Amino acid sequence: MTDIATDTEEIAELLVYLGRAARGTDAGSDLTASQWTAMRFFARANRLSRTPSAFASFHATTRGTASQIIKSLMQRDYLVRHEALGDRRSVRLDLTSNGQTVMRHDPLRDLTGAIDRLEGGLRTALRQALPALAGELAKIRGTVVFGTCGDCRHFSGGGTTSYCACVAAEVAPSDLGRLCINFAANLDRKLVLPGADPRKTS
Amino acid sequence: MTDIATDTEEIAELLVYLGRAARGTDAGSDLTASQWTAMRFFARANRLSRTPSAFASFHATTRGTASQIIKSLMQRDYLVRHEALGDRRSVRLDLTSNGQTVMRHDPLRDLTGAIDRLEGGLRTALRQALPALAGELAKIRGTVVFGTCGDCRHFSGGGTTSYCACVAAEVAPSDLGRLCINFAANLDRKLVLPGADPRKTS
DNA sequence: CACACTTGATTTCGTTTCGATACTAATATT
DNA sequence: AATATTAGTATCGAAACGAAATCAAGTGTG
Repeated sequence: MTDIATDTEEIAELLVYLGRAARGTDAGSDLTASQWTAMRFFARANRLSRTPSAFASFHATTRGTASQIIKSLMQRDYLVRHEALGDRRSVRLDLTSNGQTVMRHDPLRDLTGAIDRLEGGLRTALRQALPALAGELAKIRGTVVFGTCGDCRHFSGGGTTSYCACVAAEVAPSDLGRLCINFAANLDRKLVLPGADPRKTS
Repeated sequence: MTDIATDTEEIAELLVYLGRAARGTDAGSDLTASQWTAMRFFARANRLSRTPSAFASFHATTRGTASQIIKSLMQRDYLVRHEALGDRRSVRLDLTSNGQTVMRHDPLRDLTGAIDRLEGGLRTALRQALPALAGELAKIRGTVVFGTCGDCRHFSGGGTTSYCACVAAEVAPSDLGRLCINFAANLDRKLVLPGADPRKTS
């Protein structure tokens, strides 16, 4: 009875297929797949994580390659480089207004549209299953995993306060839902999903 | 108010991230990511679909690039080329015994392992949601979607017979669970999953 | 039948990505 | 102060990519 194994393989291959098909360049858009991935990352990462190294981890590539991709995006005036605050080696990348404009044609919107059209329960299941898979994979591979404050162990946020124990400071509201390189999965809370009933988990 | 949109984006980006992280080369394996994808495709596609063009569709690239990847795998003696039966232009690729051996080190196994460790309901949901997303995306992009006989409209299989209306012939047992380029989603049946309600199709 | 059109596969070109390596500069560690 | 580590960049060769051209074989239309 190899049914489960085959089923699992099918899921895995669909994940790879979807990821590739959706990230893609297609449709004569002026950016490559990797460049789109970079733009998405710098649009969604918080202030501390918008660095070349963090993007290299996220994109599962080397810092050298990450540097090249970033350079090409700076030449197009989609990203600007700022010096980071504490560390004079470090660098922070922000989207320019041109960059924000081009994000409106992100080919990933095809996929987000399809996800929105999914039956609600399935979307909730995805919201649960995919971070779990990402965490497992990162554990096996020994790589970093990214996540947002809401799922993070360092974060304690009530109604009005938003405190991050990792940087020992308040989290700016604009950084709240953003990707963080210091993310650490909160195992206790991982079944609580936004939109679901806050008391009962399941 | 933008919760759903942000949630959706998170799902979409996780899909891209997972696909990229899992397909990957890493760990000094002797094949590149694209080469692994090709090997997986030719290992899982049925007899009619193991062609360069079909792989190009599956990999969302051009036939030219597909040809190059295939050539490199033939040079390594992982694939062999056979002439197809009906069409003398066409070509069929099969895994060599070397190719079958190397598949045992497929880096995708990290992901399949993680999927197996998922809670059962989540895995079932993935098995439902991902084909739906692939179909939606293919519809939007105007591309082909791949699937297996069990989900295909052309297929009518009872206990002992397995008939494909597309090629107007019996389906060989060895081709039953394999990827097919002539796949057409069976919309009526798409919610019936193995392990779920065994109403009509078993 | 002749002709245009399509399809399957391959090759070539220039660009981009990639992993690996080497390098500078700033920070940590000892 | 000496050493190690980290952030970022540059460079190299190999691979992948999209685009275009080519060739052979099949399909259509008149």
